Amino acid sequence: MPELPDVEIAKRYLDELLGGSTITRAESKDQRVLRPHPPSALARTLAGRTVREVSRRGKWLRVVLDDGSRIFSHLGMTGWWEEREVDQPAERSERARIDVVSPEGRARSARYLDSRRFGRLILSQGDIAEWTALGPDPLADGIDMAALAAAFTRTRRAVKESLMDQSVLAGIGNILATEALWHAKIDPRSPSNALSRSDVAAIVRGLRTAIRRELKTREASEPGHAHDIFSVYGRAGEPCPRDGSTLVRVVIAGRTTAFCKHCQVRKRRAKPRASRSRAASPERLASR
DNA sequence: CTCTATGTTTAATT
DNA sequence: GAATTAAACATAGA
Repeated sequence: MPELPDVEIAKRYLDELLGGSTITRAESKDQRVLRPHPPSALARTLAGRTVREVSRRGKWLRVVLDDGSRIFSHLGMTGWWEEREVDQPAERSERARIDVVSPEGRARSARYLDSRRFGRLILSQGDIAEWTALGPDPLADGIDMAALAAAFTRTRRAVKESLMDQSVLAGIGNILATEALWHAKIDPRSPSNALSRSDVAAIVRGLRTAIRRELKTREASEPGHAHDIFSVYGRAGEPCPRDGSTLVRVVIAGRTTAFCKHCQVRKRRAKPRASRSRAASPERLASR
């Protein structure tokens, strides 16, 4: 269930569950989720440590321990953390568990569930490259319009692809990018470097709207069990909620995208020069 | 059986 | 080299 709002909910949930407590037991039998570490590394490094802080950047979760070491958790496509009774046996999708005891003596058990195992857990003494390379987080850092516009200027790839680039903005996935561009009334295939300042402003507003909306639906339900109502994501073939014309489906950067050809305008680069023709031509790469 | 899926990385192709 | 595409990963559900 992973995109920024989901991971934010997971962060709050994990913080409430683990924050300030001491790890009494940790284990995993899964070779894949803990790569590159052997499953035994979990128990070896975590037992006895106290959880100092749980934080999030983009789609990554970070649990900082009292000795400064960290557990990084990426939920992949189907990952989730959920509390279980300490004595409850592992279910089919459980890939790891971390048991703790609070300062008041309350014992609890956090289970990492992930049927597809695209998610991963990484143990490290310090921050890892996957974390430090992330761009600004829309919730924690806000969205810097000038910086976003500058990032768009540097590439002609589709604007939707730029939005999903975790080094441009951390936490935007296929759902948020699709929804935000619909709010902004911009065709997701538009070249990034064709967008004007006001287009970027519209996208920033669209992102805020989409993030806020998804966060709200999640806050109103049990962690990990929200029922989303999207405007256009997954709705190709259905009518556009804004103008009723049929939403179409295209693939951008390998990801399914739904949008309205009628109200989402395709931006184009300004025409190089007037007609003329023949010779000329090899450039238009003026932008470097 | 077929197709699709909220993510990321890596190989292949243009 | 840069940019674009496809495949791979593993599993569940329609």
